Amino acid sequence: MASVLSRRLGKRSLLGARISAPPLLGDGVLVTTQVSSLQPELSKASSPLASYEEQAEESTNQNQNWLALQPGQKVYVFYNGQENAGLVDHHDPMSNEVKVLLLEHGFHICRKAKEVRLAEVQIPPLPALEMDHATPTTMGYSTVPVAMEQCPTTAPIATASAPRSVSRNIDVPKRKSDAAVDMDEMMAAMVLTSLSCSPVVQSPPNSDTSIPVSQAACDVWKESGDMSDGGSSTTSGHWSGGSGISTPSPPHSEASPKYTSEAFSSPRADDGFETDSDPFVFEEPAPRKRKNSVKVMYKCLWPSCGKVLRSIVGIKRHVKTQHLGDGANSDQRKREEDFYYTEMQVKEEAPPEPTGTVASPPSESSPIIIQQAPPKPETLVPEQATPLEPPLASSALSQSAPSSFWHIQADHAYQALPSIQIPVSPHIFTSISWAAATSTIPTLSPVRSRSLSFSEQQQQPPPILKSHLIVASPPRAPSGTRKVRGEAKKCRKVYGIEHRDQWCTACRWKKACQRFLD
DNA sequence: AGTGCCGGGAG
DNA sequence: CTCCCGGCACT
Repeated sequence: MASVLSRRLGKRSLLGARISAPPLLGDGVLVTTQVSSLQPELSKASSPLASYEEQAEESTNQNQNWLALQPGQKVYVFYNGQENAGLVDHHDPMSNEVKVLLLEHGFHICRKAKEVRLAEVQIPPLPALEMDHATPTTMGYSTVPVAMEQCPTTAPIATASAPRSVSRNIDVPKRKSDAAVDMDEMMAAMVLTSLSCSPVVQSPPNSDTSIPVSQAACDVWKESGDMSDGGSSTTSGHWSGGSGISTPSPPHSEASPKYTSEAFSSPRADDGFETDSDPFVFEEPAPRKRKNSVKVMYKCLWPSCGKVLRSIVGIKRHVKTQHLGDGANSDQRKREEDFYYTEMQVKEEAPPEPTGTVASPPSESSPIIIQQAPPKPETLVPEQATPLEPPLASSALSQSAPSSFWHIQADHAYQALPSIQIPVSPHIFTSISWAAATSTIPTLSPVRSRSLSFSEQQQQPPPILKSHLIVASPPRAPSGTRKVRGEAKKCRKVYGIEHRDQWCTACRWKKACQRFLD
C-alpha cells in the first residue's frame, strides 16, 4: 500500500526529490558523488526515493544535458575541434543555449545545450523538479541573468563553489509558487508516508518534517482527502471489511454502539490496526490530520436531493420526512433512512463537495447501518428495492421479492443462490458498504427461500402464495429457522432413492429441494 | 419410519 | 466452492 501511494505520489510530482534533496544534499556536498552513494540505501529505505530515481532516469533522456547545467557546473564543450573543459556560466532554457566559460581559454562561448557534455554523470537532485514545472526551471535561474552581465566575476565564484552550486541552486525555493506549495504538501505527505513505515522513528521525524509545512500538510490531508481518504477508506474498506466481514455479523449489531461511536468520533484507524503491517501503519497519520480540519457531514443520497446536514439525526429526519414520508411502519422507515444518506468528510472551511466525497468510505458507513439495523432482515431488502423501482402493485409480497430473485431457475437456484444473493445486495444498497451488505446476507436466507418459492408460486394459485409468504416469516421465528415443510413432492419422492442421480442438486445434498418448491 | 433440509465438515 | 452427511423437525 505504502508503495502504491508513494508510487502514485512519485508520478504525480517529484516532491520526492524535493524532500530528499535539501536534507541530504543540503550541505554543499558534491551532488554527483554524494547522491549516487546515498541512493542505494535510500531507495531501499523508502519508496519515495525509488520513484524519484525513476524520474531521474526518465528525465535523463530529454533533459540529460541541460537539466543539470547550473552556473559553475563543470562541463565539456567542443571548441576548435577539441573538447574543452569549462564551467557553465549561464544556461538559457528558452533557447537551450549554454554559455560556457572555457577554463583553458578564459573566455565564454555559447553552445547548444546538446553540445555540452557534463563533466560527470550527475544525478540531478532536483532537476526532476524542473522538468515538470517550467516555473521552477526559470526560477532556478532567476538570479542568473543578473549574474550574466558580470560573467567574468561570476565564473570564478562559481568555480570556487562549484560543488556547492548545484545543491545551492537546488534548495533555493524561497518563493511560494503554487507548484511549490503543492510540492511541499506532497513532500510532507511523502515524508510522513515513508516515515510511517518505520514505527520506531515515526513520531519524531513526523513532527520535524511536518512542522515547516504543517499547514500545507494539513491541506494535503484535506485536499487529498478524497484520495487518501478514499484511498485509505477504500483500502480500509477492504481491510476492515475483510476482517469485519469475517467476523460473524450478529455480533456486529450487538457491538454496534461501540462501533459507531468509534467510527464517528475518532476516525483513527490505528486503534484497531496497531499490530498490523505497513498498510495499516500508513493509515495512522491521515486520520489524525484529518481529525483536526475535517468534519463529518451527512449527505442525502435521494435522487436529485443532495441535501447536506451536519447531524446524523438531522439527515435521518430529512430522509424520513422528505423522502420516505412518515409512514406507519416506522420501524422500516427508520432503517430505510440509513440508506439514503452518506457520511462525508468535509473541510471545515469549505462547503461540502458533492462529487469528491460522495463516495462515502464504506468502513464508515457500515457502522451506521449496522448500528441501526435491528435483526429484521425481511424488510431490509424490500425497502431498499422500492425506491429504485416503483412499488409493485401486488402488495407486501412483491415488495419483498427483489426482481433479481425471480429469474432464478428453480432447478439451479440452489447453486445459483450464493452468487445471486451477493451481487444483489450491493446492487440494491448501492453506496452501502460491503460489510453491511454482507452482514445482511446470512439473515437474508429466509428471504431467499421465500422469493424462490415465489418463483415457483408464479405457476400456482396466488392465494396460497400470499398466505404462505406473509405467514412464513413470523411462524418461522418461533420454530427456529426451520422451514415449514412443503407439501409438494420432492425429488426423493418423485424419483425415488434408487434414482438419486436424477434428484436436483439440493436434494442430493439434503438441502431444500429446488426443483419442486412448495 | 420416512422425509425434508439446516448446519456444518471435508476436500 | 462442491459434495456430503449428522441430526433435527415434521409427517
